[in-house]
Formats: sequence, structure tokens, C-alpha cells
Amino acid sequence: MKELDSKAWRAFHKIGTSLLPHLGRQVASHSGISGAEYVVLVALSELSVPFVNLNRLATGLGWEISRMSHQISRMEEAGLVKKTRNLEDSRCFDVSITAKGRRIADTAIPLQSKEINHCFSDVLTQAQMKSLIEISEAISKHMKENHPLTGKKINQ
Amino acid sequence: MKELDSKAWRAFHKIGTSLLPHLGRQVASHSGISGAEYVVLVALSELSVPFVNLNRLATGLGWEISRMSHQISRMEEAGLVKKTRNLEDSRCFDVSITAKGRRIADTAIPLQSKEINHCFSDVLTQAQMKSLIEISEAISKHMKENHPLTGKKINQ
DNA sequence: CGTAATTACTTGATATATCAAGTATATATG
DNA sequence: CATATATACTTGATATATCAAGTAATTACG
Repeated sequence: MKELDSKAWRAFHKIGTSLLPHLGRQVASHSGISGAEYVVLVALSELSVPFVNLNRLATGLGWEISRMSHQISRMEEAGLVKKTRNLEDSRCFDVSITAKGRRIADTAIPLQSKEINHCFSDVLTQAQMKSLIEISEAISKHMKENHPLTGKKINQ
Repeated sequence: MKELDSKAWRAFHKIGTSLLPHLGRQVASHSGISGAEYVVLVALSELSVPFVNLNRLATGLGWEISRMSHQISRMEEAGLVKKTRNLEDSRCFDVSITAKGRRIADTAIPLQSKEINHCFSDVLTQAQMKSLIEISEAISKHMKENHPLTGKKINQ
């Protein structure tokens, strides 16, 4: 049924290209950081260890390493993160969140969670959220199997 | 149930930030145009009239008008679209697809549809696609009501 | 142990997105 | 009808994403 395929795709495309940018603008306006900075700070603040290397951080967020390198350089310049050479493997850099970065993350995260609930969780039923998780897992699994470069894991 | 909220959000975020860029890369590699160019060409090729003005085109795709203006300038330079001043209201520009643009669209669209099916439709059940349409509509409706600037309509 | 691959990251160029102002035409209002 | 306001779009600056090449350290292998 071609019609449904197309409708579903357009529906997904629409929210994918409006909701995510909208939330990026929100975090910028309430906390003065970009969506990308927010995502990196969240990842760093959730670490169970004090730092990660660039590669793992990039892989964890599904980013290209080059993008992460540029991003971390800018964030280091802004004082949000710190980058030090790894002692055991001096090709690697350990990235960690600074006190300033943590302070910003601590205020931004609850505000942004509220905004996510407002636009997302509050709007969907439990059943819809479960369905969305299954949909995401099906797509991710497929991408990981067929397009390993772009279908990396998002967590840790 | 906070846990489910967060999991659903991360699931959505993950596919939103991996599948869409992946498909952009695909169209670039098989047809030599960017994802943005593809989206514009599709919109123009589906028109029931010979042209649209910039404003309606931007609104239809949920883009800012400035973004569309830059995009159309580049695409005009590349010979993919044509822009002429509207006869009745000379503030407006009529945008239309060129023969070259249509030729590229005609080869790109079936290839890209195949790729979309491959990563999306083929991976989901009918029920999941229906669910996704409902989810999308719920989110879009909410955004349109609460954040009119970023929640505009996507079609026509 | 020396050389070839591999890995981790950097760099610079180009493309694009976003924002804040600006211009020009059209419409509304006193 | 003159002026204010609204609309349609442009422009330029800045931020970011992506790509192709590069560097430097580590590991694999003959």
C-alpha cells in the first residue's frame, strides 16, 4: 500500500525536521547554549567515569568524529569542557565537563526536560510512546546491519 | 512514568538524527544533489500549478523564508529552478522547476523512494506506520497550537 | 626490529542554517 | 492622498556540518 508508506514517511519527516530544531531553539533561548552543546553536556554529565575520549563520545551520540572534534574545540574555548591527552594512549584525548559546563547543564536539563514533556511526552499516550520505541528499535537495528557507518548506537 | 518518557524521547531523537542525514547522503551519492535540493525539487515537481512563490514554498516545507531564499538562489545558479517576478504582486517571486531540475528529480525520486522503503517502510508493519502517522499528527497539532512559528503545515 | 596498517584525532575548505537588518512593494488608515 | 504599517523577499555575518586530507601515535606482521 504505497499511499500509507508515503504518508507515514512524510509524517515522520515532518516531525523530525520541526520538533528537533524547535527544541534546539528552546534550549538556546532559556540557557544560552546550542542544541549540540546541550546534547554534549548531557552526555558528559551522565558519565559514570570522569571522562570519555572523543571517539567514544562521538560514537555514543552517532556523530562523525570530525564533527565532534570541531564541537569540542569550540566548547573548550567557551569553557564548557576540558580536553587532556590520555596517559596510556597518547593518540586519545579525555574529554570532561568543567564546573561551568556542569552549572549550565544543571539549570538547562530540567528546563529542557520540561519542554520535551510539553511537546512530546504530554502529547502522546503510553501506548504511542511504546510504539515509538519499537519503531525506533526496528529502524536502528536495520541501519546498524545495513549501514554501519550511519547506524551507530546512541548511548555510551 | 518518567523512564518511559525518556526512553521514548531518546528513541525518537536517535532516528531523527541518524535516518534523515543518512537519506540525505544517499540522495547526494546517487543523484548528486543535497537532501535540501531534493526536498525542494520534489515539492516543485508535485505542484498542480506551474509555480509557487517563495513564501508558500517555504511555509509548505516548514522552512524559514530566509533559508528558502538562500536555497533558491543557489539552486537557480545551479540551473535547477527558475525565479521570476510575479506580475500581479511584484514583491513576490514565482519559483518553478527547470527542465534540468525535472530531469534530475525524475531519476532521483524513484531511487530515493527505494531507499526510503528500504530503511523505513520495509522495516515497519502497517500498524506501526499507522501509529507513526497518529503520533506525528498529535505532535504537529500541538506545535501548531502552541508554537505557531515552528509548527507550520508541511503540504502545499 | 623495522616497516606497514590502523587508530585517534586535527585541520581547512566548502556548504548550509540561522539571525538580524535591510529594501521594496502593497495595503490600510486617518 | 499621504503616511503608517504590513508583506515578500534579500543580504551579510556568524555558527555549524561535512568532506577530504593530513598528522601523530600505536599495533600488527614478516
